[in-house]
Amino acid sequence: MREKIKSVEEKLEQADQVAECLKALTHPVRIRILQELKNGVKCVSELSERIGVNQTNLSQHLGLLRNYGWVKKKKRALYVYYSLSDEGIGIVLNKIYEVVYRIELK
Amino acid sequence: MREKIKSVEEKLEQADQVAECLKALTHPVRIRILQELKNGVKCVSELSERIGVNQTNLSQHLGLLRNYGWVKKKKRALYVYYSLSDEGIGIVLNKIYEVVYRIELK
DNA sequence: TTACTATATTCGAATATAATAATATACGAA
DNA sequence: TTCGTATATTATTATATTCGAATATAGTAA
Repeated sequence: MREKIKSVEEKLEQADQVAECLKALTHPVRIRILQELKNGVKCVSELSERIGVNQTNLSQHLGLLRNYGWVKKKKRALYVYYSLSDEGIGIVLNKIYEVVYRIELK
Repeated sequence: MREKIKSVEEKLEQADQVAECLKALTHPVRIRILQELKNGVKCVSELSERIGVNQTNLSQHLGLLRNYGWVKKKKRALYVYYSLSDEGIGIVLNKIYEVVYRIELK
């Protein structure tokens, strides 16, 4: 099957979607959230303690990650449990660290 | 060899470095630049035409990518040629697209 | 030297993002 | 019902990012 040939504008538009989605990653707290969730489901208060940020701020970051599709939540009684929305996310994160550390050393 | 156990603060700090570095990716023009460079070295005017942004703006984005270590440049006569600074960048980008498209569909 | 071309830098206005405080909601227990 | 706890939302203010216009620099050619 042949790939559709994209115009300059279409390519930029598509890049915009990717860039938007990546914005979710560019904050230390959100990186930490994903790292923690890589190791399994966690509720908000658990994350708050492990990451060291207050609940209000954490909730905002969680909301953003959810809007962009990186995490999903499940409410059970008083607690809200968050987890990665896709298996592949952990793998991408690892790849990203690998490259980022390498280019930071250069 | 045992990994050093990091404190909450140290983890956040390290996450901050990653987040900073990833900021370079969160702009459609910069995504496009990296896509183009994945296919080989290009000079500024070539990139400008392919991506569809003016020279001033492109130069700014290239400078940012270079500061963060994603690309390197080599001047030859009037032209400045840019290329990816690390082999792994193309691979990470592909992985990122894979996941981003999948989570956008959810 | 002057003229021309390719690229980079600087500055300001517009816009986006972040942190905190205050408030709201949702649920369980009593 | 009321109280207490977990989480979310909103408003405000501070800070960062973006773009384009103007200007600067660096190289080539005449």
